[in-house]
Amino acid sequence: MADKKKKKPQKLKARSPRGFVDRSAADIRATDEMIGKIREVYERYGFDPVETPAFEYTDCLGKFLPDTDRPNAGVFSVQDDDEQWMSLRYDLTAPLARHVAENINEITLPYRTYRNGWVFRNEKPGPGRFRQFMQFDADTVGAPGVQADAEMCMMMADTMEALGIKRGDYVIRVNNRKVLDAIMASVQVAEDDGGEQRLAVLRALDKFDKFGLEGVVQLLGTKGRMDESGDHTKGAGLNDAQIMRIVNATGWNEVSSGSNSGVSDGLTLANLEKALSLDGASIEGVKELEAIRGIVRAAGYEQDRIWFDPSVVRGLEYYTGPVYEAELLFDVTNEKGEKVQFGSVGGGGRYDGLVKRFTGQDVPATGFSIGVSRLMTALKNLGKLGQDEVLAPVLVTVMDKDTESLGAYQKMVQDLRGAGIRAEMYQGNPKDFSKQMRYADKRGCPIVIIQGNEERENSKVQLKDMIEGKRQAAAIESNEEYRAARPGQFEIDAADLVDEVKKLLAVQASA
RNA sequence: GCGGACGUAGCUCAGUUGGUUAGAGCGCUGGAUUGUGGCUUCAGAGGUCGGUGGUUCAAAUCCACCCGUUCGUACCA
Repeated sequence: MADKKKKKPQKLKARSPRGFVDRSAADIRATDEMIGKIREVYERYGFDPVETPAFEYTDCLGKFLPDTDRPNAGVFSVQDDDEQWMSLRYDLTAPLARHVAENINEITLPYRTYRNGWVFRNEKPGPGRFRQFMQFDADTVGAPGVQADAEMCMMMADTMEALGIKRGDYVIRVNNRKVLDAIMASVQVAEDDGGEQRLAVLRALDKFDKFGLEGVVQLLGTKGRMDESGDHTKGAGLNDAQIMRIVNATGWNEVSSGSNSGVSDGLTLANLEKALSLDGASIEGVKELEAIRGIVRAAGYEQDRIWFDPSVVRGLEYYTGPVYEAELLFDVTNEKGEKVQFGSVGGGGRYDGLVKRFTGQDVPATGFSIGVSRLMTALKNLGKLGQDEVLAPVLVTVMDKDTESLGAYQKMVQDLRGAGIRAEMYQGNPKDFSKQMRYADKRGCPIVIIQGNEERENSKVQLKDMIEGKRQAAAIESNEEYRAARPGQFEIDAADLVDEVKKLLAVQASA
C-alpha cells in the first residue's frame, strides 16, 4: 500500500440511518398534493384537524412498555431526565386516545377529527417500508353505532377516488372482530394458553389473500407451512374438524368464494350467519356487518367499492368491532419493472376500549388511517402524481459584476416575481458565462435573460428561449457557428421584459 | 428473527485458475472557447475493492464473522 494513501485523512462517511430517507422536491410536492386531496374529503365530511406531538410517554401508547433488555423493540424509546420512558409514536390512534382522554371535559362528543403526521417503527425496513413514514387518520370518537363505521368505509372509498384511483382499482374490505371471535368460539379455540392459539388462527386467516385456501388450511392445522426458502411456519394446531368448520363459516369451500371473487358479499354474510347460528355462536358481529352493508348500499356504495370479507383481520391489539382496509387491485411495478404485491394502503376499525384505559368510562370510537408514504409509491408508479411538474425559474444571467449592474439584474428578477413568475438571478460565480448557460440547461430553465453593456446602453435585453434554442442547435455542427447563431434568442426592449416573458411562457406552455 | 442472493469510482458495471501500479462507459472539474446549453477534442480529480480477522511468498479474488442491500418468510400496534 502506498504511503500516499495511508496519510490520507479518513473522511466522515455521509449516510442516513437504515430505514430513514430524504425526500426529494418531487416527493414533497407529490405528498403535499395527496395530503391536500385527502384533507378536502375529510373536511367535506365535517372533520376538524388536531395535532399531537411525535413523542408520548410510553405507557400512554399501549403495550410496548420497554423492558430493560430491549427498550427499543418495535418502538423508538428514550428516557427523560426524570427517568420516565418516552417513545416516538408508532401510529396516530393511540396518541389521539390520549388527547381525547386528557381533554375529555372540553371535547364535545362525538368528536370528529383528522390529522396527518410522521410515525415511527423500529423494525426491519424494506422497499416501500420505512422506519419513518406518514399516516393520515380520521376518527369519530364517542360514536357507538355502526353508522359511524359505515361512514368511515364510505369516506375511505371517496378518498381513494379523490386521489385519482378509479372505481374498480381499489376496494374497501370490511369484517368484524366479533365475527372472528364468534368463529373461534364456535370451533372452541384454546383459551387457556394465553391467547396463543387465538392469535395463530387470526394470523392464518389474514393470509387468505396471500396463500389462498390451501395455505390457510396448512397454517391452521398442526403441520404448518413451508415457504419457498425452506423456512417453516408453525401451524395453529387445529384439528381437521375445527378447520372444516372455519372453512364452512367463511364460505371458502365454495368455488370462487371469499375475497376478490365474483360471489356476492351478501351471500358471504348469510352463510356466516347460518354457520355461526348452527354452532350456537354469537351472530352479533354478522348483524353489525349486515347493518353496515344496508347503510352503505342505501348510500349508493355497491360491492365494487365496499366489500365484506371474513379474511380481514387488521391489528391484533385494540380493535373491538368492525375492521376495514383499503386495498389496491391493480398491479404496481417498481423501478425495475417488477410486479410488486401492494396489498393494503390503509385501514382501521372500531376501538371501543382505547380511551377507557385512561378515563374509565366508555368512549367508543372508530377510525382509519391511510399510509401516505406507501400509497404515494403506488400512485407515482401509476403516473397519477407529479404530472403537473413545477416549472423551473426564469434565469437572469450576470454579465457585469459592478454594483449598479447587479442592481439592474435584481430589479428584473423582482419585476418578474412581482408578476407571479418564478425567477432567479444567477448566484454562482458569474465569471464564466457558459457555466451560467449550463446551469440554466440543467435546471431546466425555460427562459434565460441576458443583458450586457451593449444591451444596457440601448435599453434592450436578450431573451433566450431555451426550448427553441435546443431544437435549433441540433442542426448546428461546428462550435463557432453554434456560438454565433445564438439559437432561440431575440432582443426586446427592456421595458417590455415582463410582458415578453409572459408571452413566451404562454407559447411554451401551449406547445 | 429464519433462509437465499449480492456488495469494485458519484452511477452502471468489467476484472481470467489468487500474481506487477484495479479498469471502462457515463457523470464531475478545468482547457481549446475573455458574451451562450448541444457536438467535438485535450487534460484532470475521484477507490480503506463494504468492514474486521484468517489462509498464502502474494487476496478485489479463498475462508470465518460482522455490516449493508435485496428476495422469500415471520412479525407488524
